[in-house]
Amino acid sequence: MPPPSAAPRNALDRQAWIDAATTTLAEYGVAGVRVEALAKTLGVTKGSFYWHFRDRQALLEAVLDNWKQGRIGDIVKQTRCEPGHEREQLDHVMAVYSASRNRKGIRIELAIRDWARRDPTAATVVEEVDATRYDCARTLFVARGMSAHEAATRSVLLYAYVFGQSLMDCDRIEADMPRVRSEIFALING
Amino acid sequence: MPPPSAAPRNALDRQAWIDAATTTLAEYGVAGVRVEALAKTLGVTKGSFYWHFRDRQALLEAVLDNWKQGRIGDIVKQTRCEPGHEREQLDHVMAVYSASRNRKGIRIELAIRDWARRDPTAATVVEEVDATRYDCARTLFVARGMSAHEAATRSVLLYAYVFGQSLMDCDRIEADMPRVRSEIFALING
DNA sequence: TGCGCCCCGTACGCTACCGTATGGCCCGGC
DNA sequence: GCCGGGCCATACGGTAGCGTACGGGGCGCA
Repeated sequence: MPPPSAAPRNALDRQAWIDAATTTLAEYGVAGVRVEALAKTLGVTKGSFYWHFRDRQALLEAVLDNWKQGRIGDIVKQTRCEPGHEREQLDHVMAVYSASRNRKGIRIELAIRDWARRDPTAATVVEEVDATRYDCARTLFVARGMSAHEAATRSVLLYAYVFGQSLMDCDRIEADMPRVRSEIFALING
Repeated sequence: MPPPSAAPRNALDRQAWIDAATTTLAEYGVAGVRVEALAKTLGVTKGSFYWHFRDRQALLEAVLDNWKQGRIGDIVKQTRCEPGHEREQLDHVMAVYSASRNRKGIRIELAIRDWARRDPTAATVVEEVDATRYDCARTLFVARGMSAHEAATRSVLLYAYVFGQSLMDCDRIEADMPRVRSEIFALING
């Protein structure tokens, strides 16, 4: 039996809609997130959707908020490390965000960033996530003894590289990407 | 008077459709390129469109091909330089592709790359453009005396940075972007 | 057993597209 | 002057998606 009142099963199904919408978003972009199509994949009808959400926009806002919480929570976890291990932690961050693994995460990221180019709300969320990541990276560089300026420079380069690399199919234009990748890591990390 | 026969006015109007579609693509993505909406902005009706193009897909292919020719022509022009000026030419390339100026070009680029994530034809075109750019940059680095490996590494980093930076609103998370930018240029250029 | 509420199905009107059919205007050639 | 073709307008059928109205089944609870 779930806790007294609240919304136990309610909240669960709502999250199911958010998860399905996020998956569709990753694959087809925000324009591909359609109520009736989602209902079909979930095996229900629109009647269900419009009970859990006011309209399509409400779902999109929930997806956005869900993503924001997850990304911010993730980056602070990924950048927390013992003193003296900052450099390998930065390597770890770059590796995690690389397109090789975490394919779905990258696709969600790109879809939301494309969405943010047209939607101010999405743009604000992306900016908040970026700012948090930026702070986390700078902190690590500073902890390694770099100046605030150099830390800022390398942090911007780090994220720009990570996202830009996910925008290109690097393995198609360069055969030995593992080597290139590790050398780029070294360049960024200093 | 236009040359004997050929398609003078015909070709012009066809290009007008392509240009309008490209502008819409930059602003609303490929899903926003709709026949009837384009017709309205051009002050005509669908009747015109379906005379110039077989269907919507044909327009999209034309947009893609038009973009490909332009980008390939542009990069070989931008990377052609006198011996000894390779470094400043690379700086020039990075500056040109930076988001500050060339806003529309960047938006088109991002929209097409987003498109390419779901359309194999678009993906092939993007890959061809990337490969050409990659070659051009490597040639410049090699001309500066770098090894093939280092040239490859720095070329990948260069384009990944340029595109990634256009994905973020850097000026919102870092106040002194001009300084950061020039330091990043220095890091990439070696 | 009946009542009420959570959750969902069904049916409907509306709009925005795509693509087609068909007709008409204008303009150059004979 | 008339005629043919390039170029476009109009009208239509068809589909997909959004949001609403309404109804009904299941389940806890008296």
